[in-house]
Amino acid sequence: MQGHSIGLLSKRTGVKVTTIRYYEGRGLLPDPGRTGGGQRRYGDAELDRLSFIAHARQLGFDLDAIAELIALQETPHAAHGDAHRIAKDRIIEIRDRIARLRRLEAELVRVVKSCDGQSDGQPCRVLNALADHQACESEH
Amino acid sequence: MQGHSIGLLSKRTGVKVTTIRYYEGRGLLPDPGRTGGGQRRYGDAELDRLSFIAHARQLGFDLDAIAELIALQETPHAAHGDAHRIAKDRIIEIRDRIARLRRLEAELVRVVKSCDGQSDGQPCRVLNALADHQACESEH
DNA sequence: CTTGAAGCTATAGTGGCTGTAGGTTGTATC
DNA sequence: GATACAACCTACAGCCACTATAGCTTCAAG
Repeated sequence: MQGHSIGLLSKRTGVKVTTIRYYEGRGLLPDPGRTGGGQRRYGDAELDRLSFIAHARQLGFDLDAIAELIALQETPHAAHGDAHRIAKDRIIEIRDRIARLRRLEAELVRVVKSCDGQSDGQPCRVLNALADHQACESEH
Repeated sequence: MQGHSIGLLSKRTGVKVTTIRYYEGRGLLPDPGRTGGGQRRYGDAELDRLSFIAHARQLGFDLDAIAELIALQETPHAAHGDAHRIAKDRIIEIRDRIARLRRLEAELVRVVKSCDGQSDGQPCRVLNALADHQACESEH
């Protein structure tokens, strides 16, 4: 039978076979056609959509956001504002995460330094520093 | 009966009651004493340990790493190297995450800009850009 | 002694998959 | 046409770190 098997889709997109079936269950991919024996066969449209999903996932969109983006693709009129909002929300989220991670990094570097050069007999200050939030210089 | 109730521990540490019980199930907290009626009663040692766990979680350590750090606290000899390794691993992980997030941010900013100022009649380039990984400037 | 907040256990759900078990189908080769 | 075997199928359990719910019991203050 013509059409791409699920394994071929997987190879083309880098998305695992089980994950493709999971996306179908989540409604991100339509029910594909089946062979007489019940195996899935896909066309190029499904391949494109799966590529879209895979790429959006790599950019960190969650499946709900991706579902929304797909819906926008289906109704191209006036999709600009919504698509931008979703993408901009994601940018804000990413910037937030970066800021928080930077604070954590600074704190941990400080913690590790606090103990460097200590002799083996004493209790480790890394452990003390972790026990004592008061000692932190920035909140996290 | 003397000792702190689970609710008091929760208030002191900011860790939810259900989460405290979950930590107990995971072996991060010992089985506490119980009242005649079966309610948990904690001493100061447990409060300290829970504070340690809470702080380490805020710093992004996973529960396995925390279990390891707790074990190091119990055997203070030669704990330096191990504690430092765990903390340094975490720093590396954080730096990695920051680097990846920065690439994502740059990519998304580019995607959003690619469509700014487009008229409403055309299909949105944000959606196109998401569909087409080839168009990306950095890998992610 | 009554009231009601706080405690208890057990179980299911979250997100985004991954892994397993146990069976069936498609295709290439003989 | 037979056979072998990779690839496919469904259904369900597990991952992490919790969170939520239901339905019950206990503690402590008034």
